[in-house]
Amino acid sequence: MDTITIKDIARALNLSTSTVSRALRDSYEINPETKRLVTEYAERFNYRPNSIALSLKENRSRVIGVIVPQIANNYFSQAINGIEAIAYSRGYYVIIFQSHESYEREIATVQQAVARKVDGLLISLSSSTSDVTHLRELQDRKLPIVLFDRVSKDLDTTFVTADNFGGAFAATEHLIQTGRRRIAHLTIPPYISITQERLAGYRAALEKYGIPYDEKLIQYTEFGQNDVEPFVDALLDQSPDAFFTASDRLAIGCLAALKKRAISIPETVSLIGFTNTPVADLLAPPMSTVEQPALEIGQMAAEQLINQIEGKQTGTQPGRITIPTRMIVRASSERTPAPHPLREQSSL
Amino acid sequence: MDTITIKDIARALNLSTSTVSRALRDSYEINPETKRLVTEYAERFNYRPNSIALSLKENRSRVIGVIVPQIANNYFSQAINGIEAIAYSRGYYVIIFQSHESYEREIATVQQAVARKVDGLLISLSSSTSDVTHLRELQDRKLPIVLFDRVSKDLDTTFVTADNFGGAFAATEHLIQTGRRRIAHLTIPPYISITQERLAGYRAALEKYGIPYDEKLIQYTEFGQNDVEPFVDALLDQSPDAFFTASDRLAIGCLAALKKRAISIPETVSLIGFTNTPVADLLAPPMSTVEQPALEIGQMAAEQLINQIEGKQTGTQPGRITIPTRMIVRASSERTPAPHPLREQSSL
DNA sequence: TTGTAGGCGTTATCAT
DNA sequence: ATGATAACGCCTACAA
Repeated sequence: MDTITIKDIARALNLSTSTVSRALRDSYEINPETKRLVTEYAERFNYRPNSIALSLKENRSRVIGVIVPQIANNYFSQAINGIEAIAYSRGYYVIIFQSHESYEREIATVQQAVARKVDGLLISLSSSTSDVTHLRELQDRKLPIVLFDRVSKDLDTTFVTADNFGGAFAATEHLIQTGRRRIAHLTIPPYISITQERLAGYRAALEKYGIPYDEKLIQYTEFGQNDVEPFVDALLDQSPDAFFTASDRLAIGCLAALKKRAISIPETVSLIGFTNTPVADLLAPPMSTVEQPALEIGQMAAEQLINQIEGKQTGTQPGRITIPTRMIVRASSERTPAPHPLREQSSL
Repeated sequence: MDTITIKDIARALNLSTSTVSRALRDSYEINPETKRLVTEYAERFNYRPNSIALSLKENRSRVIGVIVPQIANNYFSQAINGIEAIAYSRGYYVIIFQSHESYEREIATVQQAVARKVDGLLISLSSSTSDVTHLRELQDRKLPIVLFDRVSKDLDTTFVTADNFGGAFAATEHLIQTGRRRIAHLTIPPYISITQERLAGYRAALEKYGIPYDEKLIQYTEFGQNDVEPFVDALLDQSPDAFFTASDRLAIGCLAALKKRAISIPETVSLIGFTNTPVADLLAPPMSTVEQPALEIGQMAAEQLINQIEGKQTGTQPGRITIPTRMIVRASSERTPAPHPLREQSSL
């Protein structure tokens, strides 16, 4: 692509490159007339500083790398949206990488990001990542890293996550309060952080109401695999009276499976998912949801990372930042009044 | 971030930088022993060439810029997915920019992309862009540009779009063949290319079956504005017997509005949208859809752009590439047999 | 087989 | 007030 450089301007105006540079950078002591000449010429020929040369000189790229399991996903695309908003407002660009839920690809991708000279890394771990030494090494080499959503406690950085525990607790409690007691939980792979947090929230709610935890009511599915029917079948064998699913995809898959089996959803099942889709209103019955604050998570993560890059210590880091979730109740078929929670009972 | 350079290796091994460079690049005539030494050292200290320095030298960044109206959008995130797949496989990275449906931001964003030294640009125009001189200028300066989805005939490049005409035609024809005659069309802003193509497909189908075109059955909505209810109301005044909507968002909004008004959708309205969501099965009644080949459009666009960047003339360019759409019929309530198409009648 | 020098675009430092 | 020079990391003629 045809571009004009400082050199071109210098040649055209019979000046040295340093003078031109000074004129453009609005530096001290420069002849106003010279400056006018230079800026006018630059304007006219649409001069733009070569950011690559600048990066080389300043040893930084003003680019932050974002690594997500996949882009074409409601949650992550919203998070990226939040990341971009903050990044752009602070003068950074965003390069996006996908790990495709693969540990190997995550490693390769992180390498590429580093080779690309990103100033920092924003990562949501792939579902098959348990070992994070590839990230710890980079940290040791002083690369700023912030994790979001799918985090690992083995890494000593800032984490930004949704309040998965609280969200799952609220969802489960809502189901209990509308009279369900055998709440099936259809969830994602057990070895990622959010799964465990959500399970803990689910169990805590059961415990609060004195409902025994039955692990046969839990089914773990893989990502990428769209066929949730067998898992739903396995859960149906346990005669549940509600479903609590851990994602949009699972919620939709679950509803589809129930519909296919002509199980009268409105009467027997309340379904709550972590979701962002506005279609929840249109399903029959409407699906209550726990909304993931994807945008805010992205914004917060970006802000933390850029602070770290620019050496602004926020005081409390490295630490964990939790963004609240919001529950939207859409199910209308209440059954019995809520049983009195056992724990509160005994503490009163 | 701590990094090792060729210089460091040269110093450590008492060699010149050029020798090290040659050794690493597997260049001709080099002492095998020296080479071994260098590669081993590089391996051990995890040497990675500085891509910024390379970009400066080679005067190209191996980055392609993608400008979309918004990322957090099913369609565009899938398209980006396709773009990335191709780009990465051919050694390019992707920087994503959002125009937020604003002409001004699109211009600013294009400038940033250029300043960032992208090797080429992949653009889906903002809905408020009618003038494309900002792009034509760049083209004149030899920047490879490929448009996808939202294109403009005022620009002399490769376009990649879905078969909007064909998709709209198929949708409308399907509605006609299931007995509808007053088909409302709820669509997006009139001044973007895809709107016109879809409208043309709609009209062509009406014409084929001798149904008069009634412009009161057409309503244009803005992007970003989630409230489609007034538009649905305006259409309902025309007592339509079907809806053909131009996007997911409109389809969902339309269904929601109908539901709110307790209009018995299953009996009176078939709704067909351009969509990608798998929830269509779960709506009542299930919504037939014309699927947008977002992934393929992204892939094709990226391929075209990279060919252009690398100077591989594909022979036929600049031209228009159309990716077929696929219709999925989910509506089950057939009414009357299809009326015999007038045009075919007269031509037989 | 290896080293030297120059250049990609920019800016900071040190002359003049 | 302006110019010359060096440096960021890498590669490649050209020289040795």
